[in-house]
Amino acid sequence: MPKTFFITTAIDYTNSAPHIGHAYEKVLADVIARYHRLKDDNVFFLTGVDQHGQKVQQSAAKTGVPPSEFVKAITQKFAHLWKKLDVQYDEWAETTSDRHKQVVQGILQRLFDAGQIYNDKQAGYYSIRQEQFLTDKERNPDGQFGAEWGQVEFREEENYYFRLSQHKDWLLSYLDKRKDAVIPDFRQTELRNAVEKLSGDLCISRPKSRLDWGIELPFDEEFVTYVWFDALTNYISFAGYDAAHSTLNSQPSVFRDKWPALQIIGKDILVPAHGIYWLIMLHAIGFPDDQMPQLLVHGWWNLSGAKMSKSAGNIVDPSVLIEKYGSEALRYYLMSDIATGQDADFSEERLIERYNADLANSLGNLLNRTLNMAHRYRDGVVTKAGGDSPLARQAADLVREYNGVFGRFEVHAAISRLMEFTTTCNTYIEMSAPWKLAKDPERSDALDHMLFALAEALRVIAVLTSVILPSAARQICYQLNIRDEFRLADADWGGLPDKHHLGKPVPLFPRIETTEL
RNA sequence: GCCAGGGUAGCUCAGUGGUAGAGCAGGGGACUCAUAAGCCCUUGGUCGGGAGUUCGAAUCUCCCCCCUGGCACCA
Repeated sequence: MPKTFFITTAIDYTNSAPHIGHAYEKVLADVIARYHRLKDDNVFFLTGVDQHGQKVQQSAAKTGVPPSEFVKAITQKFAHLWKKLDVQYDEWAETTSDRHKQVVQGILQRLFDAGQIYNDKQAGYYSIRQEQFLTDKERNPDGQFGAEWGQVEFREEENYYFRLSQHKDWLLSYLDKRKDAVIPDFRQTELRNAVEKLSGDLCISRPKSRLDWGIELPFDEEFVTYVWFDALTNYISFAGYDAAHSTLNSQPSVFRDKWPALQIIGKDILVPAHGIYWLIMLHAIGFPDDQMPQLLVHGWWNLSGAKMSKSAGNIVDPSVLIEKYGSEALRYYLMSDIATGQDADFSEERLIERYNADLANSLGNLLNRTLNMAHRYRDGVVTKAGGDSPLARQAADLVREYNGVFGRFEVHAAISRLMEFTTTCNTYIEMSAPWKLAKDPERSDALDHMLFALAEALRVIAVLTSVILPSAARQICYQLNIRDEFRLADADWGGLPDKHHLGKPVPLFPRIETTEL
């Protein structure tokens, strides 16, 4: 049985509504997942939501509903957005589900039995108003805690800790051994530097008196587990991992067939969450080095250079953009205007610019003018004539380069290759001047030859575009009057049958008119 | 303060030793199948600043400035 391509995204926190950064990550994962489906791989794409924790508990309390209801509403917003964006996942992770809870508790119990989790007391300053311990970061320059914290008292609290530092040397050696543990490579350097400075263990619990919206520790009912073992475990709990088996080999085949995963995360949660805590957790529960997940770290969309944040009031709501421009326009912009791993500036004007230039004027118009000419000159029937088309070679190059850049997750580069090919086709039309050929009966073959090649080129474009713009690709197929099932093998030149009858042209990407923004 | 990324044409970016590039925007042209789209040509940059290595530096070295992220310090 062939290995499954397993891809995950970070699970989103159900404390507030999704923004453009959430959408970017999921679309990126979706595009990579679709590329693997195109290659006929088995694909298991896991995404979901993180529903526990203090902020959820607080937000729920503020709106006067139980946490379970509060998260249900926000969860729906996320799920609804993914549907609108055509994000096609295979499994949906919700951390309040029973199967997840079982795995989390099973892992905690095993680590506790193995002495990897221990109980300890810690003392510090505690803000009663904010319900949290304060660190030195919260102090004012004069060393005092500001008035925003209300009454601050010295408190002692018992908690459970995971022996993180015990695995530091292992993590260093793992990172030295595996050069592509993290992509891009400069992120791996960043992680390596951070690990070297690692000291101390990881607090993994909260007493229920402070936080009860979480998963109870199996060995102490006075506590729930805090963040890490809850959220990070989703990557295996929803893939069929069984906590009762301590070695990977004894795991059920549903899990073994999938793992390890390619995990897509934002640069903000590489250090320490995924790069340190998660890798060490996996190591501690018995995952061998060659079964560690690969971390693909993406950058952020900034707004005029500034970080997007709720407090700055500059959140971009993806739902609004979808309503204004459509899902495909947003997908295209998010995939084309940022280099994987880098940051980019988000701009609605730029979205419109790229949509009009690439999709409407270049690709959409190529389809439209090709079909129009085929109907005008040949009643919609394209006929094989003459020898090889110059486009055939170009298309083969395109497919090769497309596969190359996708192997490196450079979706933006794949798009720019596609656009280059589209321009090649448009140039080819200008050079061949079919409107002149049509007036000369002696050059009838030349006209057939080029119309057929253009239709074939569009068929190839549809196949390759399908991972980025699934709906548009289907519409191209519909207009070409061919099957809208996509496989990479179909991107080879020569799939269009002789005497094929093309469908009617309908503008695929109507231009976005920019009277005023 | 430490680590990392970035500072290249109006905008978004590519380019890691050999005469400054792409897309978009701007300007001009020929055409007309097409979503007033497409195609061709073209304006435009002291490559953040300074010093150095070199026959030659956007590219290597050093210093400095600015932006971004992480970590630390600041009690």
